[in-house]
Amino acid sequence: MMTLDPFIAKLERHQQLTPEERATLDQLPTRLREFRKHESVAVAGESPSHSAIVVTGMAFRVKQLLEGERQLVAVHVPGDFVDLHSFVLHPLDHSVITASPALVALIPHDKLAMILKNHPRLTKLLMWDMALDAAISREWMAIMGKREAYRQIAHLFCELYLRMRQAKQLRNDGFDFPLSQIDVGDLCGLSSVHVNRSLQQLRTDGLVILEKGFLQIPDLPRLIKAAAFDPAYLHLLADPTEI
Amino acid sequence: MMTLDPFIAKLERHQQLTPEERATLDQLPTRLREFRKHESVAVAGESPSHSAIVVTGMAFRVKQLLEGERQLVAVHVPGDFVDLHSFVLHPLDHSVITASPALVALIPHDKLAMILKNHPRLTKLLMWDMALDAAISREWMAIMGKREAYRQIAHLFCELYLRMRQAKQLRNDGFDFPLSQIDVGDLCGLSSVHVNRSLQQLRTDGLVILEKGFLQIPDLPRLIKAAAFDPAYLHLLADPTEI
DNA sequence: CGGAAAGTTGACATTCGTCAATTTGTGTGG
DNA sequence: CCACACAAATTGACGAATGTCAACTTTCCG
Repeated sequence: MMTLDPFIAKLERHQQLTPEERATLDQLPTRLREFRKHESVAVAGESPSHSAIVVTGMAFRVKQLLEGERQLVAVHVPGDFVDLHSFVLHPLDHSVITASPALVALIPHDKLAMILKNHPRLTKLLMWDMALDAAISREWMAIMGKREAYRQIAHLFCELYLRMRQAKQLRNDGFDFPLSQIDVGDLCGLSSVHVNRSLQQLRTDGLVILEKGFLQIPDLPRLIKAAAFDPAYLHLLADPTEI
Repeated sequence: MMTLDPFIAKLERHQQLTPEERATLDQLPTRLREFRKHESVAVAGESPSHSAIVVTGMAFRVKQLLEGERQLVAVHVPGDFVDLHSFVLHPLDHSVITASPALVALIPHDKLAMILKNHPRLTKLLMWDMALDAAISREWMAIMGKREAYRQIAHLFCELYLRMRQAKQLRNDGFDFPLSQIDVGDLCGLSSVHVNRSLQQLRTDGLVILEKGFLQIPDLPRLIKAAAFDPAYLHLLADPTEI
């Protein structure tokens, strides 16, 4: 089964797996499901009995505030465990929506319980994945609090570029970017009008090329510098500026 | 040993422990350490071999951005596992600093590894604690993105009040509040001047009484309403408005 | 081809940050 | 107990960042 490969590869970059551990993951009985753009993978308030891993496409997590405002609290790329926390935390505090057509693997929670019971090293890897997810949230919090729109958006592009590269989703110097300017605004806590203007500035400065849902970064080191982006929190292994 | 009691009580509110599980936690060999105000419990960039649980006092987590800005990404009250993630994610992406004089229990990572190996149910509780921490981060992200200063600060007070109550740290209708207005600003992504003005408005509106490091909330339901605060994300059991 | 969604633009209002000065509070040494 | 130093809180004036509203244009998709 190939579907969990991007996820397993991500774990394996962090820690070598034994053949038996690898087999355990490979044989996780998963249901593979296809979603159209903007379909719900999980719904806030519910307590699903499975967690989802993105196989292809993108997804985000949406928090709905009391007065109806929509805030995106995460974006996910292939290989990401979108809602591992739903295994332990009920009910869900947010929904998961596809950002593009997507293929998603659903892992039954009782299989995760089996891992907890029998595979302490895999369990630790699951905790690592949760911790990494939380580290990304913290970085976003810091960026939202301290940086103006221009650099905040630049930061988002840097992060997504590196995560998509790790997920082997790059073509040329770019990747499919299904988010609308409204989405980017909801991610960064900005209005779509302001996103539009900041984006134009990023284009004018030659830092990004974004057209027809495809994002290119002609000079990553320059964008990283403009964003004051520090990739440490992503816990990637290689030098982030190298191709 | 009494020191882990607030933490164990927090877990037990979520799931009943067997006597044996309780004993395992009770007997965790922990080093208890006293910190003065604004001392470092853990330092960004390092890979500590233990994780910290707050026993008394408050602590926060501080993220330092590339250009020197300081953003607080969490506040912790007694019973909180401040850096459980340092067990799996190295190096630390942020520091932990006491917000007041504090007593902190340090749990060696190899004891956590022992739990992962032998106690799947306790392991799941640790994951629950991590997931709750992440849920709080997400709520903050949403509030930072969508709410103006006044309600953002009101939201912070609601959250802290409920968490302090759960930690049995209330006296009268309030609790010790060691954060300066600068701290609140660094927490919410605001300048201290603006915090000052918003705070004055909250006082004028009769929603909070904050003096000499003690915070009182005379009418919690009214503050909750003003903040548009939805306590679901804290996963408390009781009705949040009841005393 | 038509309609809806996304992107773009301009004008204007609001929130919030910065700077600088002042006041208040707090802890320490004498 | 007082004097001083230093941190925190407060205030006013001003400017920068961002939101809102409303129109218009372009793109996308059936």
